[in-house]
Amino acid sequence: MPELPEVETVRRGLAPHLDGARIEALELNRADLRFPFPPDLARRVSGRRVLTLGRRAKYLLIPLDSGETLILHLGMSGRMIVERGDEAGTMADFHHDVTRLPQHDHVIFRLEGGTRVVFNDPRRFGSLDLWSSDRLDDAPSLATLGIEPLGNALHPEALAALLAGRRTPMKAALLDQRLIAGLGNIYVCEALHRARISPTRPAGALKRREIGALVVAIRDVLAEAIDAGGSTLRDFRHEDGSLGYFQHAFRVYDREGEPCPTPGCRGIVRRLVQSGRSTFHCLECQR
DNA sequence: CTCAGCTCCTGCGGGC
DNA sequence: TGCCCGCAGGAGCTGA
Repeated sequence: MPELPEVETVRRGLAPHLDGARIEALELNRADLRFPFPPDLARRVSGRRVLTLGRRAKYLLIPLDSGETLILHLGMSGRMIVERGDEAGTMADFHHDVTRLPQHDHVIFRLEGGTRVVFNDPRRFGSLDLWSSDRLDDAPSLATLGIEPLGNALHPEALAALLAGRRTPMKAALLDQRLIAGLGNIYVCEALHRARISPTRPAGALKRREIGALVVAIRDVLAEAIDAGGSTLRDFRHEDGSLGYFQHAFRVYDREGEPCPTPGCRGIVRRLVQSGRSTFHCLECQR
């Protein structure tokens, strides 16, 4: 479920609680999520202190003072919930979070001071791995990732090289984490709409100026989503201590049948299925 | 190498 | 109201 902006929002929300904190115990309520947990995971994490939270694409990175880093993926339905203990040792109120079922609390970080950070994931498409911090790029989940869409690595020349010669539709190319790492179904739809590029266009057929527009669109849509996430984060923390999703004004995603929001465009947002997944786009202004 | 299709799992909303 | 079906924001694997 979460794409790069949501993971970044989770990172920012967790950092005040986890940066520098000592993990008294890592509690595992099962032996696996999408993959088996690494050997002796609880023992290798318990008692360690967290350095500074990081992120790579859709992965949350939790470096420890042991020289190893936790690599956490939220999958489709994963969430991180902060439960702060008060002076009396009770948990913070989180009953507003009606859909959270305790049987999906798979991993619990028990921190010094009584705070608990809970990794809840109903569909269990998430993952948790532990890898040597100085060889993090070799971790199986990170080794094949492409460039970060925020920052300097994404520029028109780089994207042109990635797309050159590919006949796959643009929708699939942007979803491919080996090219650009961090986009998911929503932001691919949104970025292509902003850049006015059809999701069915063969990737290698894009013109230079279209690639330039796409770079801008990707950066803008991700940055705006992160900003929106940051603004809702404060509410989340004060309300119920949970972190995770936020409302974002999508222009085309899940808006089938609505008027195209592009200024001056008379089109209607359409839905099509590409490699089994919904694409939302406008036939009029996306070419 | 590239690419399409299948698969893991649970929850929820729409339609009847 | 209740039941069934389809669909969901990810991504690794298989096989052509």
